[in-house]
Amino acid sequence: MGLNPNSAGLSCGVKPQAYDWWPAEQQQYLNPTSRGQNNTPQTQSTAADTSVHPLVPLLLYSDRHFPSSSLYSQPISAAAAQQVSAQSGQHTCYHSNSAFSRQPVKKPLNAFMLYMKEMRHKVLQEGQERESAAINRILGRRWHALSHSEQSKYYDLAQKERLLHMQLYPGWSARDNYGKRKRKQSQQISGSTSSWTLNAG
DNA sequence: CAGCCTTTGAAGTCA
DNA sequence: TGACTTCAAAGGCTG
Repeated sequence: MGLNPNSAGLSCGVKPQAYDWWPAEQQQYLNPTSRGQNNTPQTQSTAADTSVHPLVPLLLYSDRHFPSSSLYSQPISAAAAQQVSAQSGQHTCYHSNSAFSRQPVKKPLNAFMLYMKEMRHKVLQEGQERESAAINRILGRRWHALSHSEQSKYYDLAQKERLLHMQLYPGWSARDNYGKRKRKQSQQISGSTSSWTLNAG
């Protein structure tokens, strides 16, 4: 499945024709098996086309694209993804989910965020740290220790994330959420001494 | 219970 | 255009 238009994840309200706008050079990102390192154009579908990139479930079942309470946000394994695929017809995607549509659209995750999301539980299992701040420090060091090829997996996935986000939320801009936190802060201290208040734009 | 901490990367803002 | 700022995730901790 992956980002194949016929896959379970994007078949949810997204027609295959919707990918026609995608630039030819970006089409590779629709195919989980042909990543950035491989510049060989795939003009014919192969058996490998149907394989699942191990990281794709992180993207497709992100709780930013589907409600946190939704089945779509739960599975992280390819096996679970297949289970969702089988049941996808019974679930409405975010387009028709009025409850979810009221939730603010968040920024797509960057490569490091995707890496953290995948590796956090491993650090937790190791029992070194429990606090997120400490775990993030560890993952930051591990991120730098990764090889370029390892990191490229996450950069590629992050690009898919951005492309999918663009299609799911056309016209959305990070500007929509920009400064919200600081504005909320400044609202709480409005009228009081705010010389330290950061300019939110 | 809202916000901080802590990381990297993407994207927004401003001079 | 470069420098700076904010937000994305996560969850224990703090005031």
